[in-house]
Amino acid sequence: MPRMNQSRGRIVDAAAAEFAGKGYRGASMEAIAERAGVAKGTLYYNFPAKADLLLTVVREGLAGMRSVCEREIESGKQEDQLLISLIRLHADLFLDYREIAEIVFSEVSPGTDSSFAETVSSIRSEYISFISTILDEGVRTGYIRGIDTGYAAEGILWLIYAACGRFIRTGGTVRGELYRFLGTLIGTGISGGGAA
Amino acid sequence: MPRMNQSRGRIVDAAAAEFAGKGYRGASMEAIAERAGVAKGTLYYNFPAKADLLLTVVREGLAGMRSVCEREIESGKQEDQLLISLIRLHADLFLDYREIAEIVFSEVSPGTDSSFAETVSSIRSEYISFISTILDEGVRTGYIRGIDTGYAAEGILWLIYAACGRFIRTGGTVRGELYRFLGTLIGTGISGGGAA
DNA sequence: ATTACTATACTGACCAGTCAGCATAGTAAC
DNA sequence: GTTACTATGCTGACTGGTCAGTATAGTAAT
Repeated sequence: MPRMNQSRGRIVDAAAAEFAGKGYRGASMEAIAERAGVAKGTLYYNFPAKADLLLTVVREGLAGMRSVCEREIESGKQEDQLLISLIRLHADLFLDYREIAEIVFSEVSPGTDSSFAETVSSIRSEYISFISTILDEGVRTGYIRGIDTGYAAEGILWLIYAACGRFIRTGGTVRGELYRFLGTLIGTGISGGGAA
Repeated sequence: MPRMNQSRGRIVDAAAAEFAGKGYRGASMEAIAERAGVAKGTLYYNFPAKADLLLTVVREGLAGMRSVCEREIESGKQEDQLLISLIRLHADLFLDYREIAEIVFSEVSPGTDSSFAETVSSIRSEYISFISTILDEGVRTGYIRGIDTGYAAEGILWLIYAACGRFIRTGGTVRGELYRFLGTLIGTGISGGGAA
């Protein structure tokens, strides 16, 4: 096979950066091509349309986060550390995959009425369900209690997203402080010593 | 005496709806005009540009929320109810002013690079500061402790925004359940019985 | 000779913002 | 009470620019 499809990866990365920075509508295919160091036609050679490019960015981005998450969880944290390690992990993920987080959580809100916005929402929902399943495990072992895990998963992810945004904006450097904040705000509320 | 400008109010309402539904870029001036039952030119008679229209929507929307909030806080809740009443109040505000919440929290993310996005962000920051000042009061009286109130204010607002979104999406009707969820998740984490 | 591209030029739709002018109402001179 | 004028609120066709997507002819690696 000739020149192994080298552009695709660079296009997806460039698209992620542009979408995160300017939003879906604000990002132009021309700018994405330029950032990827590729001709505009190449975008259409690899992806049928702009919307598909966004979908790919979201899909692959969240899939990456999920696989990191699954590996981490499987590698056997103690039950009573489940929530706190989930929080830490996602703080790291949202800092490291900032662009994806920005697109998934802020750019396409559930209300936005475009055909693909629904698709993005459903991909996000799938990820939230994945997290809530992990929380369910905590409920099963009795560590977490008194809370709807679907709501909790969604709320916690948004909270971490917001805190990471502020962390970056204010030029924060010590992640430990971010972890501690999130742990204090969430941790004791739904687990261990929480009072009704 | 001039005939009182009847269009302005309708335009602002229509703009809020369109911006919330389709995002700033997705909303067209034509659609806003149509929704307001007004000619496109009338928009430009009342507002110099699209960006000013958004700014007005955000400014007036948050000012409305803030005045409700100030009145409520002043009307003298007990200190140990400060946090929980703040949470309930904002759940109500975000449900009742859903469109404003959507625009302020989701549409214009801090990353978006337009001159006015900065302005929107600063208006939002002002509101967050306002809330963190209220939290400071709780810290002063010792009810709240162990947390950065700036981070907490921002995080809590995002969390409530997200929970309200899910509440609406899933067709929730009993607000009490929403309050309880938020109270459980946040309340005991940063106040009263919270352990380190 | 097929596959993965580049470069460039083009189209068609959409949209922010403009502008000349219409309509109504108030004012005031005669 | 009619005429002339002014101010305000509003209209909608039009313009200029942007941008997704298309077309096509060519290049180069395999």
